[in-house]
Amino acid sequence: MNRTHMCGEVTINDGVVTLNGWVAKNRRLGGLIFAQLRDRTGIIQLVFDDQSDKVVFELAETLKTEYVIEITGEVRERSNVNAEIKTGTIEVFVTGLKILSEAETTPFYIEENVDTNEALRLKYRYLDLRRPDMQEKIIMRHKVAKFTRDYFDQNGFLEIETPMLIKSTPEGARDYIVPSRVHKGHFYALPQSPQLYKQLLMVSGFDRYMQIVKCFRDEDLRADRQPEFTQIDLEMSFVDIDTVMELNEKYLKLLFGEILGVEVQTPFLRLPYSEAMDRFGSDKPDTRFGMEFVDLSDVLANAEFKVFSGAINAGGSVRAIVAKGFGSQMGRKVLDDLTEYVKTYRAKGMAWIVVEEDDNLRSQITKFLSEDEIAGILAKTEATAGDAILIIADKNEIVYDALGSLRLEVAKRYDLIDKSKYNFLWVTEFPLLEFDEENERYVAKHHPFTSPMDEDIDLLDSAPQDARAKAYDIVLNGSEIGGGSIRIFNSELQSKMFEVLGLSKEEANEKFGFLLEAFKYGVPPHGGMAYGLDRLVMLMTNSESIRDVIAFPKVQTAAELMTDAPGTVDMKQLEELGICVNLPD
RNA sequence: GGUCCGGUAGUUCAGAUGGUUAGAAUGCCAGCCUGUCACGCUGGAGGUCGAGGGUUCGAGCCCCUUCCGGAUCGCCA
Repeated sequence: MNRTHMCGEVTINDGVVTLNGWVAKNRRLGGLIFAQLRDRTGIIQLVFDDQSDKVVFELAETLKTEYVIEITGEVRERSNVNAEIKTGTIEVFVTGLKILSEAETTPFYIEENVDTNEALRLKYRYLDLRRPDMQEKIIMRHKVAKFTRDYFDQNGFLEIETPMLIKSTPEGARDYIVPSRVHKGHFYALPQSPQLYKQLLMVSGFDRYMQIVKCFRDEDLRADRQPEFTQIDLEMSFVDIDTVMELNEKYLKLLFGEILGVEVQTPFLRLPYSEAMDRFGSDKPDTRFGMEFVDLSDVLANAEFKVFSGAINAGGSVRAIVAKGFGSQMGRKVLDDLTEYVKTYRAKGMAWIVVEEDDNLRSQITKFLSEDEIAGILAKTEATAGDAILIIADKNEIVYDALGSLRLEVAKRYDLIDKSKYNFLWVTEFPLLEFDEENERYVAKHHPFTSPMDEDIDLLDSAPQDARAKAYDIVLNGSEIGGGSIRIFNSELQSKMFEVLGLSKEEANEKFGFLLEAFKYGVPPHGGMAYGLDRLVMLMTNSESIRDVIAFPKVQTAAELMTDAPGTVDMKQLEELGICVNLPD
């Protein structure tokens, strides 16, 4: 017999059906057995009755959970409905049973939302993936990928594969490197992104490219970061920023509508980088709640209190957020905790002023401030009875980082985030360059092929740090889900960019000669972007960890617990590669 | 590289101040049970307390080392 239906799709009108699946439950009531059969579409109840067929019943008595079976039987109405499952109004009265595979007791329950130690889940990932909630996530990931391919196909994009074994270009993240057997002592790198290849595809005239592609970065992992991850990679010719944004806004609107049934409003807010930093201290602000920054620098520039005036005079600032109405909940313990919290972001401390219900001020710093300064702070922050003002003074970079993180922490503690919201926004006008203190040179904030804004090109000579880029990130609920830029398509400007980055002509040629060469033969203006597919699906499935939307993820040490990768290799393999391993003690 | 949290039956956890034979729930095994659906009832088995060392009359608990997992800072063009 061949399977006629999937378990979750059987209906009362189906008559006699043949099903395959895993035994999820087996309840014996004397001469009657109720079992549940599970496949990826759902669960259906099976009934075995010893009055009906003794042979089938005796075989059913031997069933244990996770046995793989085939059954044939008649669908019928149930006398008692189970509202928990979608086939809860029907059951299959089994007349034929075949045990296809037995199963030992599993190391953990194959059930939804089981709170099992993650290391164990990952060791037996194939069982973890048998759980319905994990299957739902993996299935949604498939739907997102399918929708994405269809959408971009319909908009004239071609999916083109780019190589996995490429030349290492040690800009940005650390490369995974792969030794070459044929060229001993030479190495490929796994791509951090197909950046240069997709630009070259534009030179070739493919016009619109997309690829759902694995990328690799040998950096430390996080809850939302894996060393091996998947990008939705896009590139388009003859476009400006607006075209890229509009096409992607439409994509996200349709995607979220189709997959989640969420109505997304377009166009999205466009927030220049400088404004994002000024208001939220972040280039990926979560706008589902307020608590925006208040700059107190002009009020406190001349304060006797050196912590404030010192920071301001050194070119930094004093900024605050106001926890509206939470003053009474912020006792010394909470404030000390929050102070410890901001210290992890290199802030030296946190000042606070709580406006009590009777308008008295509770604070560790007001005694160092003049009445005018205190009045100024209250006026600027618009704090009233019951509010708490939290203040950080430091270099701007640290103020943004610490206060921005504090804003999120306070929102989390007091549950200020509306989880039903999907706030998309673009962050635009990123700085083109960042100064790398360690190597005392400018590095590209995005990558070295990002075009400066037209009006800022002259700044490359006079004030490179002020030049803004035609770069943009797409942010959802405080997470960066993608980013991109309009690229440089003029080899003179590209050479200029390399120069600013401190790359000599020779170095530039050695590393990117093929690109500069290609640009000599007719290059269209082009730009694009890339989404982190894993992170996107993580947000769409409400997952706490990126590992939950990757079938076989790696743990914090970049190991894979099921196969125990990475492992050692034979001496013979190393010899063939001309590699000698020198382990540290 | 740093900081913090965790590791006790198959699983999820409890185990104040160090003190007899380390418990619970669930799962598992056996028996009973004809409308269960977290089925129920009776009985049973199940432990290198992550590992190694130390302190102590005595360590799951204290100390040191180490392994594993997680969160996070740095890092992630």
